[in-house]
Amino acid sequence: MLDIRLLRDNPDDVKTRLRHRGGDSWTLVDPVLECDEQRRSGETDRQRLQGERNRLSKDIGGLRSRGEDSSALETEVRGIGDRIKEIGEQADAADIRQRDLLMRIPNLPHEGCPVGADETANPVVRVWGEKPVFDGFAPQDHVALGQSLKLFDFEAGVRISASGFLVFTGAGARLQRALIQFLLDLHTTRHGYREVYTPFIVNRDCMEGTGQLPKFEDDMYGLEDNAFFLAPTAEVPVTNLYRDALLGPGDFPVKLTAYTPCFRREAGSAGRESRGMIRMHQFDKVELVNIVAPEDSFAQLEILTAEAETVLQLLGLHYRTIELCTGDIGFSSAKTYDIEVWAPGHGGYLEVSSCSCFGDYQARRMKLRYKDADGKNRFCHTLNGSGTALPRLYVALLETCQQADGSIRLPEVLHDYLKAKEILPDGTLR
RNA sequence: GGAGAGGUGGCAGAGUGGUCGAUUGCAGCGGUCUUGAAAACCGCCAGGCCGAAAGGUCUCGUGGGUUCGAAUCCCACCCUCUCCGCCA
Repeated sequence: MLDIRLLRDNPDDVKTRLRHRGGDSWTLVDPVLECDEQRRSGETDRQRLQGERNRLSKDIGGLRSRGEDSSALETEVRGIGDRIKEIGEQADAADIRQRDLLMRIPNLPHEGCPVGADETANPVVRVWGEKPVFDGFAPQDHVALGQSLKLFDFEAGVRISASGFLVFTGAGARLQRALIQFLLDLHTTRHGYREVYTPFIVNRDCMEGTGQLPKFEDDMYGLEDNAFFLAPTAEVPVTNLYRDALLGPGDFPVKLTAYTPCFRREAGSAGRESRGMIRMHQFDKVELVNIVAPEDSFAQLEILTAEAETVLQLLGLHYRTIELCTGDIGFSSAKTYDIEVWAPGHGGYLEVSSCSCFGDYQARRMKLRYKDADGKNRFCHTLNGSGTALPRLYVALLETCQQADGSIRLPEVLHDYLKAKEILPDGTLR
């Protein structure tokens, strides 16, 4: 949520920056300011009347204690009470409408964010490694590899659930588990994260706090008449651990990591890059969440991104890091880097991590504050990044590590986790 | 699911219709003392909104209600704890 004072003081600047995102969110600025105007004038009137009522009520108390008649005053105060109610209802209605509109306005892109209309304008900021060369054979894609090695089963996923769900089997399931373990170990032991394990079902307050609601309700799996939702990302439960919190300056940086499944309807994604496990309704992810002081947040984004990149480096997977332009950045984000891993069989880069700094946008929505050195309460800044998403990491790993005979030579960092160095052509581990 | 108890400031914990936005303790901040620290003592210390400020106003789990006036009384809901039931 944006600071209403920002809109009051620089409405044109806010509109310009919202326009850079594309869409029509900038058209909400004027209606918000209208509500703000109504709210404040109603509030002023209400407060004046409340003051009057408070004074007269005290007088009544005085009269009564002296045994004098107070009925005339009581009638007057009753009338004031009625007007307070009437004016108050109008002010409250404006307040609710203002908040509702404000919750639908996305964050302002950071000043340094490249201006552009869509993903074609995203600059590449880093490239690590090179596309692997396959000697004497054409690399298979993960669907073919998974089938021949019996690592996962899409039809079983459909039978149990529906399209968009899959079952990992045998060595495939063990590889999945090994990757999760590897990722959590990396972030906890090497990057200083505290691991948390959260519920996968979250309430509306959480979804509003991190910015999935009210705008993206159709993309979420709702339960109990949409009072609860399956978490679309660990960002929601993990960041909301600190909803309504008041931190001290010594609490920073808060660094949390969590493994969770993620549930997304992917409404409107039909036909988009979705072969195999590239876009699922349920997928696993290890998430990184940071809570920091405002002055540190954008520097922290660089660190967070580097931590996510470490995953791919240790696995020996070629990737590139891009910065999202204003037209491609997420709703709550001020600045985002995407990490895209190379998938040789697929023949393209796949987004495995999105690392974002939200400024105080989420903190304001969820009342996440800290007491600064002067004892003043200020909103924290929040960040998160995938560290990383599992399915596409899995795809890139299989496709990069495949051998001419159809086996998979596992990266060294996984050997201990799997008690094996390769997946043989028959799907067994050795 | 049933019965009971309870939800008050960063934390703990008073307060049952009228200077209570709230006693007190701890933590925190400032100061005295000290070479320094500790201890002791003194002072400050909830948040939101309106306002240039002075100040005003709202908030005691949430939402309604009663009343001239509600942290305090009534109703509903949410949550926590204890006991019972059920259960991985």
